[in-house]
Amino acid sequence: MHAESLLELLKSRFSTAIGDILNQPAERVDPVVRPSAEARFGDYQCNAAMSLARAAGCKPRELAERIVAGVRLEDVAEPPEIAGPGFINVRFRDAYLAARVAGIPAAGSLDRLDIPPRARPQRVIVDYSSPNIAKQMHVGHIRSTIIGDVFARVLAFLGDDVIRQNHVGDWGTQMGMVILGIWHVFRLDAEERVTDAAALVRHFEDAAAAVGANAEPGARRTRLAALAEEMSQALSKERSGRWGAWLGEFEAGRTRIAPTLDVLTSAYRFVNAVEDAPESGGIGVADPLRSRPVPLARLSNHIVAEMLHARHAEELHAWRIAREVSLRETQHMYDRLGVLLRPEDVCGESFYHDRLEGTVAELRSRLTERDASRPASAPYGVVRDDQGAVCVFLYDETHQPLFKNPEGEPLPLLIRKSDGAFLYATTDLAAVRYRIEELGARRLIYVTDARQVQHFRQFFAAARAVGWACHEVSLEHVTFGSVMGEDRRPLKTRSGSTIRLSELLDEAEERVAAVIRERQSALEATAPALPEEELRTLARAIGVAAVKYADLKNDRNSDYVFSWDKMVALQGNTAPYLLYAYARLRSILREAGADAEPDALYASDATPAASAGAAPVRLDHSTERALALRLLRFREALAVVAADLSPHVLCTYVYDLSADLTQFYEACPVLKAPDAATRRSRLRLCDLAARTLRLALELLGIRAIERI
RNA sequence: GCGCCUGUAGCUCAGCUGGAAAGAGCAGCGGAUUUCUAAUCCGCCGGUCGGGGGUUCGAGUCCCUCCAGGCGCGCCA
Repeated sequence: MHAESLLELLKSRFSTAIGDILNQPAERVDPVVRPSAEARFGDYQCNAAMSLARAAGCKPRELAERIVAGVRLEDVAEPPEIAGPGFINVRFRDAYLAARVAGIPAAGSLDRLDIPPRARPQRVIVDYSSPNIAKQMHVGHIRSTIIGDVFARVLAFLGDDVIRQNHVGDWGTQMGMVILGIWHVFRLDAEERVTDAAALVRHFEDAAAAVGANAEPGARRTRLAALAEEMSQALSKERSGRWGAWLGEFEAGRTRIAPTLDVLTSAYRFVNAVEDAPESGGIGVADPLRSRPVPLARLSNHIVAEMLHARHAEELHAWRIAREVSLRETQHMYDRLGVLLRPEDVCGESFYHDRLEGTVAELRSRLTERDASRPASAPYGVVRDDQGAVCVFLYDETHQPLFKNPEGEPLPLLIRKSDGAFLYATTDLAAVRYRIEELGARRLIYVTDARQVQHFRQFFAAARAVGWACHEVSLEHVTFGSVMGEDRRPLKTRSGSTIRLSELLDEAEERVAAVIRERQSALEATAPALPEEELRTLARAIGVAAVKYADLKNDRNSDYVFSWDKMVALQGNTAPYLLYAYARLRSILREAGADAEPDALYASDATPAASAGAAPVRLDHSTERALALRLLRFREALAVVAADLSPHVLCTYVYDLSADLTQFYEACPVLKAPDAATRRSRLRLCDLAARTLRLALELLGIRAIERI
């Protein structure tokens, strides 16, 4: 039997009392119960008297007195005190807090800490991470991945039916470039027998430089013309079915050539450089399917078009290879980061490809001018063709455009380009429909950076206008700020390129290892040296935790300054400090041996001593009481995170809990407690604190460490 | 030009949706201590909450306005 949270309990008691006074049903009263700002104002305060005094027709202080007279709290709290203009301060009775803490059962196979699941669970989509898979994951992907994972964990813990969706960019122009890149990889393997991944990367870097902006124009033109000739020949072979054979060989040689994402990325960059070269528009590539040559600058677009129309299986086959290689590497990164995302959560752009045509048709038939001529009671949309593109224009109830361009004209949401291609708005609309109608989602959470806010507002409005998202469906765009370097510019390497996620984690581990070594040498006299192997393991775990925690601890909307020194620091609100607090608890519980086994610790409730009045938990010292109160308030933090989607609230909670713990240790010896009952009580507090800390960290996606 | 985000102690940030005398950490200064893991605890120093106006019994929080920084604004995602 789960008891209601302390906050819920007070809210309900005060609502009843105030409802009686105002002659209103209790459900309609906001009792304005808050945790007290300071300890001298009790544990919680009810601030309703001030705001309701006018309605009650009396002075705030007088209303406060009537509330205090009417509220029933004798069973849980000391008599409430009225202070200032009409604050009602409530302090729980120590015995009540002790009983509540003692009421939390031993950990089951699924440790819920007696926190009840939601009364009304929802099917929730969390759309997060969603990288473009043609490229290595870099720092730009880290926030969505880490923040979104917390939502998936917290909402699932609270009982929601969470469906993770990794909406990867696995379709479109960038994949055309990768396909061309694969073609080059293959060509080098087949014709020049370059099979070493590092050599391939070097080759593509050199080749990209040869056609880059710094190359001599004459040489560049010669080089590009030669490339166009090679590709013309290749396409002619491909169209006669020979490329398929090459791809077969390529696949067979994959273990030999190891087409890592590195290789694909460098090949992609090479293709990009070719298409961007100033001369590429004027140099053509012959494709037997076309009467006229395809400009080199548009070759990947052409390839994508072939892929889209599935006229040739080769492009699709190359696409599959590129996708598979990319996704495998992406999964490695998720595993290393310790996020929940799995291959089965991938549902990317390509998934929606054959729904796009229908999506546009449906929007066109349902958002017609006819609706625009009617009096509107809600925002609505109209699909119109404009400059050859299919556009959704969105208006509010008063027929004013919801979005405007810099010229002040209505800004449409484009769902089909003038060349017939679809856009990401089309995919997003197809996805929102799929998620609501086929996956049955009632809450859709999108975790992306704040720059996309207008796009989300537009396509949310379109989804509402067309009726795919009714008012019972919640569409939430969860934004976050940028990661800044210490120079206040977006985080980059010293040379100005983006930082790969793998490099970031490598460095985090290095920094943590250095901090541990330093600590070791400072303690050399007292602590045995840590074997190198263990140090690496420890550094790996703490390094990832440090990066994730640093990302989560700030309000997600503000840009945050990335600081190695701060995130790996042993003091302050950092992952190392929290992991240490947990390890220290585990150390005490280990020392206690059998006494701290769940059987012994929790069975004591049923012993004759317990029934004779020796309560299993006693809160004699103020730090014990503060710790107990903190433990009982874990649910409040979780509720805020679930409602506001703000992970930093949970971070603040674990930090406060850790701080309570150190103060508790300072004042209250556990193993050397003055008597057996106190020792057992304190061990129980330690066990509950360890379980709370472990669970809270887990919900933040951070694995606790048993010893440091 | 319009829209969104941000502005709180020297630095990095909280501030639970309008409540009491604005809080942490770091840095600085001073103390504690033969440690159940000192990766500790206690104290001190430090604030015109970007400026101004308004609403309110009450504003860091809501409204208006100005200032500073960041981002976005039609066929990229």
